[in-house]
Amino acid sequence: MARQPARSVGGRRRASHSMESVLGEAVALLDEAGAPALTFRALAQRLGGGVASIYWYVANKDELLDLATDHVMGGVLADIEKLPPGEDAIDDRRAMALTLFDAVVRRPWLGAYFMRNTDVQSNSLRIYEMLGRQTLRLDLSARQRFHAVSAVIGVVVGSAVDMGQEPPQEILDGAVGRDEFLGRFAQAWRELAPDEFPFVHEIVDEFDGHDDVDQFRSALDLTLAGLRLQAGL
Amino acid sequence: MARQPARSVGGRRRASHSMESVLGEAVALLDEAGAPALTFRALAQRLGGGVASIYWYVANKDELLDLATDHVMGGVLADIEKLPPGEDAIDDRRAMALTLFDAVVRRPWLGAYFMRNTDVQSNSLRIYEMLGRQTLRLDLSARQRFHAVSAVIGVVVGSAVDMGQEPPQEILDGAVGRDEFLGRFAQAWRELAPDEFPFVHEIVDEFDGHDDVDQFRSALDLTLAGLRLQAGL
DNA sequence: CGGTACGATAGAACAACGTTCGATACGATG
DNA sequence: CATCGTATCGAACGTTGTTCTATCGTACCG
Repeated sequence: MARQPARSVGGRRRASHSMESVLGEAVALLDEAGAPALTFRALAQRLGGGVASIYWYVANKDELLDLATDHVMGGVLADIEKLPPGEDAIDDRRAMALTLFDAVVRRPWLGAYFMRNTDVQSNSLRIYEMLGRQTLRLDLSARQRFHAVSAVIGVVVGSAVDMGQEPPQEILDGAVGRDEFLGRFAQAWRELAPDEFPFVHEIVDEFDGHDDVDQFRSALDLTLAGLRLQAGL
Repeated sequence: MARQPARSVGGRRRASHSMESVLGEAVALLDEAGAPALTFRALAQRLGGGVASIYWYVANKDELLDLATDHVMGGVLADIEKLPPGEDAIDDRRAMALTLFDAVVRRPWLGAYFMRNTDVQSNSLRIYEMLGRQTLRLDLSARQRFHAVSAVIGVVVGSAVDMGQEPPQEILDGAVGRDEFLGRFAQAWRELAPDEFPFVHEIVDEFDGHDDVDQFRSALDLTLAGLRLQAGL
């Protein structure tokens, strides 16, 4: 696997890829300009080859996305495994979830594809296992354990999807910063009728300029507090 | 608005639409065959008109999705407003979230578009307001209130996305039931090495044939239990 | 050494999609 | 009756995922 034949010297070069390079360039494209930037033609150009060649490595675009996702999840899994085990199972889960979320925040496109197909995404399944293994240290039923992990994944994915939606593109160009983008929304909210939207007015200042990681950590801690209660700790 | 001009009798009929009918047929298309089934051409055919006519009502496909989402969210909002107010603010939030989730489970495509653009999705904003208003009855800081609502929305969206991913299509055709689909995954999990995946083996029986709503309710209750703790109840 | 099988690459074509353009019909207004 | 804004539509454009078919290069085998 991953054999690298010598390129022919004369005439038109024939590109020679490898699973590693295909996935690597795919991830690079996704990182640089988001999901819509990953097209077979753009990817082929980066690889210096033809469009159809990519189909030798992946069956279709869905599989490409799944494999690219799993590719970066390999790194995340390594980070999670590096985490020092502590005394408290729930604190360990918290650290894992934060590591996972950190990766998703850095790569907003991950949110949509993560955990979609554990058949192909074997690293995602391993992360699922790592998250769940901590619950074995708690006094819970199997069903409660199952739900506990689903809940944490739900919080990660939910927050990620909420935050990962592309600002119409202007923020990616750098033409307008994230703060300004948030401020615009906040301003629109401030102009709503106060008697019709008392809650929106209550929290608009918190929304304006808020930190995504703070928001996620709060949601996660609520879930973990509930779990701690359930485990009788 | 929504004027209905008479159709010409002779020659080729000219279709006459309305915002209501466009959104209605769009939702019907989404319900029947999922997000990929909603194309401008399919929609035009259902409306008995031309493709370009739709662009008189919506600027582009994103706006069509947003408006279609908000269209059904109108119904959800009505359901939520019909909910009888109880004594406990958190119980009321729970009922609202369940109503919301119920709608998303019935329409899996909702998960991906819900709450994407509160500019266009005014009903979604109103649901956000309704969910948040309950927190005003609790002893919390503005930031805590903000995070409390984000957390609940995160749980809803996270669970919805997790459950909303299309089974390769065979389940939509009805060729293979949901139980069998789950069972296939469960079987693959059972064949994993038990020492490498102890947690997966622990919960595979729970996963097999599990109920989505149960799973969501558990996640929601964990979050709400945490919130109750935070509010000092 | 020549032939053959197979791993790997690639150009061209296809169907489907979102979107735009220009023309055209229709009712109301003057 | 002319005019204007509303509403409609067929045809075309560019881009996308995907398939077809032909080819190259290397390893193997008689």
